[in-house]
Amino acid sequence: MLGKLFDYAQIEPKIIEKARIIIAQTIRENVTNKTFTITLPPPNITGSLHLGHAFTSVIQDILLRVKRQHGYVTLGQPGIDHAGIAAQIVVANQLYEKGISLQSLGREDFIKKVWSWKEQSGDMIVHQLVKLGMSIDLDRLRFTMDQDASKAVLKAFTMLYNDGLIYKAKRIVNWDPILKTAVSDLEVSNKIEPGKMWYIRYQLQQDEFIVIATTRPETIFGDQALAVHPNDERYMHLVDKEVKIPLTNRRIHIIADEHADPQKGSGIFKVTPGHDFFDFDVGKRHNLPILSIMDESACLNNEVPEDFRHLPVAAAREKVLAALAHSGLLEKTEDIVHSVPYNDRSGAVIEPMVTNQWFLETTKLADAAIRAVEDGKVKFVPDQWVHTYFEWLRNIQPWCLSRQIWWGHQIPVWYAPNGKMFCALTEEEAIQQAASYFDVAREFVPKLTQEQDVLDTWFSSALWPFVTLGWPKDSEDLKKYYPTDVLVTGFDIIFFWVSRMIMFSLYFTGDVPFSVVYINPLVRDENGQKMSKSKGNVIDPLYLMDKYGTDALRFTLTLQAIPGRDIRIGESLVECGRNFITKIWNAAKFLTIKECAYDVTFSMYSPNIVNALNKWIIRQMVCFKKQAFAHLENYRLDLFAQSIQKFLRDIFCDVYIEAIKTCDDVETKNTAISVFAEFLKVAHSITPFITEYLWEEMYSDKTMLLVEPWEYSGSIDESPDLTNFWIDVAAEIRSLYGLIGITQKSDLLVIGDEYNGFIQANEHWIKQIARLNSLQFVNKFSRDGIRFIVRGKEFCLKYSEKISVAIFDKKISTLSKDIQRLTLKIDNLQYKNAKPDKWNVDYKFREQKQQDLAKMLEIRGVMT
RNA sequence: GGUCACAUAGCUCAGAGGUAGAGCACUACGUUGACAUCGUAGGGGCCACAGGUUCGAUCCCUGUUGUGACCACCA
Repeated sequence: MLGKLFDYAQIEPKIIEKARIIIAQTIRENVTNKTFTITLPPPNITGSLHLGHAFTSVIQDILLRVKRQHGYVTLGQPGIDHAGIAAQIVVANQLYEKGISLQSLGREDFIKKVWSWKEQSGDMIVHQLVKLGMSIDLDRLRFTMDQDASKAVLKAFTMLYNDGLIYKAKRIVNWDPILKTAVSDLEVSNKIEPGKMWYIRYQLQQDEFIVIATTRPETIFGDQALAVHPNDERYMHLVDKEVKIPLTNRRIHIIADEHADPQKGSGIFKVTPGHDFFDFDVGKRHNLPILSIMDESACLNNEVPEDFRHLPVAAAREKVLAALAHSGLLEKTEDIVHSVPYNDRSGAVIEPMVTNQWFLETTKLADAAIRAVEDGKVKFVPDQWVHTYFEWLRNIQPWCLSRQIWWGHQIPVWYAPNGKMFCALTEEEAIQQAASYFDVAREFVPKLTQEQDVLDTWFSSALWPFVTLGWPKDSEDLKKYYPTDVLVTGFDIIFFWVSRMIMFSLYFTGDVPFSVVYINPLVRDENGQKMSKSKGNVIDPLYLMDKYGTDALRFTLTLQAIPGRDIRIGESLVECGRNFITKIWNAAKFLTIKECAYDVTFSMYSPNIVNALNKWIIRQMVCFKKQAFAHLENYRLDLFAQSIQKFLRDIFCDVYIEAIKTCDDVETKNTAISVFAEFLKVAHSITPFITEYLWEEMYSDKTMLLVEPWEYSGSIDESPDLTNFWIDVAAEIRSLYGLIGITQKSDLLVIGDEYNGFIQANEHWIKQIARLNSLQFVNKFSRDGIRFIVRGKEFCLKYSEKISVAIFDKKISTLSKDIQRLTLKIDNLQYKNAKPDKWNVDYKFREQKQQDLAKMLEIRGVMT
């Protein structure tokens, strides 16, 4: 006997335990060669999972479960990410709160701290994944810095290096002065802020000045030229002349460069190659020296006049402006709105700085990645995202791989004292290389020092789909599961991750990493705000699971998996999901109360089913399964969930259960419980706990839904039948009850026809859903009662009181409108010629409506 | 500046070249052999605007307006 409500808190852990072994088995045992693989995006070890993670996870789990149910060897490859900078910040902040500085701790001890944090955060993440009902084998959990992954990363680096795609260069990069590391373009986000444009006078001759507009007056000390457009007639005479940099005695030349835009500012710009990306390029074109005027914390260095040394950018700016104003060199100040580059993770304002960094040459890799998608080897769902993907890859820049932090994969390059670099998998290998390079015995090789920089965390992520399967070894897993099938992720990491995985997979394995990229929508809060800790609108999935049950959360999320749009999730939505879980529970309770016992020998597809209602629900069920499967194939998980909800509520509960309350025959009981079994199989992938529990309670404690297939590939007879007709008649009767306000059961009068037999055989359930006392055959309706029409057939409800004509007026007016609309279509000759089939349907439809209308008018006439 | 979305019921959003849909909210009724975490019935829409294609457009195309996201630029 089932309790009042589904006790998820009690049952979920039991189901998890029961499923664990089977899940692992379906992966480990070679039952079939059909495989389905998803590499789960490894969450960062920066804390616990948020609702967005839960959302992605659930979508993946549904795809996995459905495939597993249908006999695939199903691998959801779990992992967690060391999250380079992000994790370093988290742990550094923890230490800072305890009053410990990184410097005092030292690199080695700091890394130990991060490892112990990794254990803590990793455990939390794993716990959450388990609680979410992820059908994955956690024994396969990988970490981007575990031994094998680390080896693979080094291998990948050396391969790219030996191929000449990785190089070290002094370039201008985005520098984070708080973390004191380079970051990639992608990690910089621009914020629109109010700011100022200052117009500064550069002295040309005694009384002649050139006015330059800038938002960065403190960088004038790094200026190496002023530039005008070569065709700008106003300034052609200035080219090659010299000006003096304000506040200094340094003189720079005026050059001509295409980059100058005569429309902008004064048409002349200052060239500061050390502190501006464009100026860096201009400087290169004109062989200008690069002058760095800042240190790694973005304080001015000894290259600037003494008064301004060691000041951070903001303070330096104030002081420079004051000095300029004082010497009359500040022409004017304008308020403007401009964008300022920030690093979201540290909150630092990014400084373009020239530093020594490792770069990956990406052009060729990108070309291959573009082609793979163009050729359809990788599909995006929804496919609009290919634009985003192409756009980025077609304008790709070299990837700055190096980070000046401690936590991460240390770059496998060793330096000899003379600066010669040896890229190798191990130090020993580097020494060997050095020995042969210097042509000395191993013991005479000068001391080598390893590169201190670590790799961008996305470097290891980009290798993830094949590293988790054993690469660089030619492993069995790689043969079996690679390329993987689907990647599920958010659009925000198409650049960071998706495109780089495709580039690296093509380079290292010669194949695409996956064939489908399912881009799931971004989860926002109820008001459409992005969830963030600072806004305080983050919903913890654990909280929701504890309060409403995991199935409720899973169902709610799936229902929202609408492609191509952000979704809003609030607690009230989860409440609705929970209500649906309760609905499943109550339907099951009804069947057990009715003592429907599962009979494995009963076949729903047997021609021996006699009861029309049973035939009807079986047909509905088959239809539902077909539809559900089609939605899955189109990656429309929202519609998949919707079809599950609709079938159970609108068809199984509202019609079938209501109708069979008066039927106690064996066939009906068998049908009811068998149809419900099919429902549970379909619903299982979204709501694994309640379905698995009900399966165990009502059907079998030996088998699990986890591996019960349900796809129906036979054909269905969709022709309308009398069951449907009578369900509609019942609905019409209920509607009349509602409109008139009848609360008692009444009697229905029917004029006998060739279908009397059907009515007699099905009277019990018709009476039930139409809330009738009796069904009586008559030859003619009397003047009393409520007469009504359903699809041409007239009925009469016994009713002695007078009813309002308004009820009929409304029906008459909608009928008339329908007829009008249909007539317009039918009279259209081109329509008749173009679509004769449809035209015929419309014609018959109108005929029906016209008959209904005529009868309705007649009834209305009788009534008044 | 470029790219991609989006504009449908009070709200959040589905939808298909030919009957406008759901959930929530709202109104009325209701403990009929599961279910008040419920049921039954009901009200509510020039499907942003303007053109075009079509026999027919809310749906396809173009433009306009508005909203959002991303990329780039920012002397």
